[in-house]
Amino acid sequence: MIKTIIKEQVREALKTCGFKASRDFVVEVPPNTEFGDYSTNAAMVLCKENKKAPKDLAEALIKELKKNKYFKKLKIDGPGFINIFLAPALYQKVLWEMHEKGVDYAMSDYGKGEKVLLEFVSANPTGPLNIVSARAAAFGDTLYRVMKYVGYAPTREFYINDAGNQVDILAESLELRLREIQGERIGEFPFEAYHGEYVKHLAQKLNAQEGNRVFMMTEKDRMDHLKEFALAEILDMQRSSLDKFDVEFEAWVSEKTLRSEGVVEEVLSYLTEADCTYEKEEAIWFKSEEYGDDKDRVLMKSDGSITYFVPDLAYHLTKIQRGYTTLIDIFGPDHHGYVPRLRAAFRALGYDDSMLEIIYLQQVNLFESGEKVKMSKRAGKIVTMDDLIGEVGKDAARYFFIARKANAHLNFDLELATQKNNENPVYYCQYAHARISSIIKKARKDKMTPRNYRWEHAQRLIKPEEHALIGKLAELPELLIQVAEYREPHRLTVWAEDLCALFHRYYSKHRVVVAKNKELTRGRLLLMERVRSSLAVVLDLMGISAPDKM
RNA sequence: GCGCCAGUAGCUCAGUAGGAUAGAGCAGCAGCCUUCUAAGCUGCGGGUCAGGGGUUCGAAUCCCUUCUGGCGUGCCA
Repeated sequence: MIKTIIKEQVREALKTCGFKASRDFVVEVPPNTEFGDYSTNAAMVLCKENKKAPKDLAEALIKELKKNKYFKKLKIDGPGFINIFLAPALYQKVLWEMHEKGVDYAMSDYGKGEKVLLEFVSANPTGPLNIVSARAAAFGDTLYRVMKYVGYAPTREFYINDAGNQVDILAESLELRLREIQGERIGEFPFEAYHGEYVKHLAQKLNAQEGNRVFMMTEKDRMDHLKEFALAEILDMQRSSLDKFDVEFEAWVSEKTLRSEGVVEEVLSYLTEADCTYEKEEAIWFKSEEYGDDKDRVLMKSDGSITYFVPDLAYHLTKIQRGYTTLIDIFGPDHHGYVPRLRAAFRALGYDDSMLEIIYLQQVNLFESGEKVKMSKRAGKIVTMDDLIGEVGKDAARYFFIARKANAHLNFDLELATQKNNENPVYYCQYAHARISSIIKKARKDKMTPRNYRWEHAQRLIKPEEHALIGKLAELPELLIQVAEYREPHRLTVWAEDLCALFHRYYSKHRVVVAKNKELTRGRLLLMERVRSSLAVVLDLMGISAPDKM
C-alpha cells in the first residue's frame, strides 16, 4: 500500500518534470535504515531514455517530490537511488485506511475469478498417508486459501488411483494376511507385496466381519471384494488424516469411475484421430517424442491393458472441459519424468500446454538421532502423517512444511520436532498473537478501549517502531498477491516472523496501556488491533490456530 | 550417458523478481523480569553466496561452463 502510494507520487513527479518513463521502476525498502524508509531506482532506470545522468534526474525529481507533505526528507545515495524518509502523517493515514477497511483489508479481487484447479496429495490408496503427502497437503491447501483470498476461484482435487497394478497387489497382500490369520502357512511374504502393519489390521477387521466367507467366493469375486474393502478402508484412513490436518477437498476423483465412464476409449480415439499413435510389438504407442518428450510412450500394453498415463490424461482433459483455465499439479520429485508426456499430449490434442503448471515438491528427509530414516511403503517402514501430527501437532507440522520453498529438500528432524518447547518459529508467531490478546484484555479491564477509534488516535503514533509495524502491515495485500501468483506459500511464514519480531521488539520498548495517557493508549490499541487481526488472518491462511493465551 | 532440481554463516533456511555494507532462527558468549505473558528483548562473534568465465552503471539473482548432491530415465503408478 505504501509502495503503491510512493510510486504514484514518483510517477506524477516524473510527469510534471516532463521526463519519459516507459521502463518500470521499483519502490522498495532499502537494506539499511540509514538509507531511509523507502527508496526508488527510478532515476537509474530512466536515465538512458531521458539522456541525463542518474544524479541529475534524481535531483530534479527530488525537487518536485519535496512539495509533498508525506515526504519528510529525500536524498540521493549511491549510484542514484532516491531515498525517502516518510512523514508520520503517511503512516498514520495508511493505518487509518487499514482500520476503515477492517480485518480483511488485504483481501482483493486480483485473480478476477479465474478458475484454477489445484490437484495435490493424490496418493496411491494403498496405505496411510506419509509425510511427503503431508507436505503436499499443507502446501496445496495454503496455496488454495491464499488464491481464494485474492480473488481466484480455486478448487482442490484429490485423484484416486484406485485402478491398476498397485491395487491388485494390495488385494493380494490382504488375502495373504487373511490366510495367515486363519492359520495358513504363507511362507515368506512376497517382496512386492505391501508389508505395512496396516494390512494386518485390515485383515483382522475383515476377518472379524466376515470370517472365511471370502474364501468361498470365486477367485475373481474374492479379489474384487478384497479390493473394494481395502480401498474403502484406506481412503477412510487418508481422509481422516487430512481432516486432522484441516485439509478439505472439493472433489475426490476416482480413476476407476473415470475408466467406467469410457474416457479411456475416448482419449485413445482422440489421439488416434490426431494421428499420433502407432502400433509396435503388439502395443499401442503415443508419438510423444514428436511433441517434446524424450521418447515415445506406451498407451496400451501388449496384454491389452492400459497404462496409467491414459486415464490420467483423460482426467486432465476433464479439468479443461469443466472450465478451468489454470491446472496446477503438485507432484513429488519422482514424477518429473512423467510430465513431458502429459504436455506432449496436450499439444498433440491442440491444447495450450502452458495452462498446465507443475509444482514439484522435493522430498522430505526424516532424521532421527542425526541419521536419515529410510522409508519405503513396500517394506512397510514408514512414518505416517498421523504419526507426525500426533507427535508435533497440526500447527507446527503445517508451519514447518510451508516454511520452505517447494523445490528445496526438507530436512525434518524428528527429535527436534517432538520437543514441544523447541525453537520452532510457529510458537514465536502464536506467542505474539497471545501477547497482543493479553494487552487488549488488560486495556478492556482498565476501561481504556474507546467505543470507536478516531483519526486522532492514529495521529498519536509517532514512534519509529510504530511506523515500522504499520509499514509491515501495509505490505500484506501485495504479499498475498505474490504468494498466489508465484505459488510461494513460504513467504507467509517469512512475513509473519518479520511482523512478530517487530511486535516483540515494540512490546519490550514501549507500553501500550499507559494509565496516564488515554489518547496515546487508544492510538496504540488501534495499531495492536490491526497487528493482531492481520496475524490471525495470515495464520488462518496457513491453517494454523491463533491462540489468545499460551 | 541424458534430463529435472538443488548448492548462501557450524546447523536449518530467507534473500522483496537485476540494486547499496548478503539477512534471520538455532547453536556459542555477555546482559535484561516490582510493569500489558521472559515461548520475549538487547549486544558480540561468525561468509571465497560451490569454482571459473560472460552480460551492464550494478549479479547470490540472468547466460555459458566445471564440480558436488538428490531424483528421474518401466509395456510401474
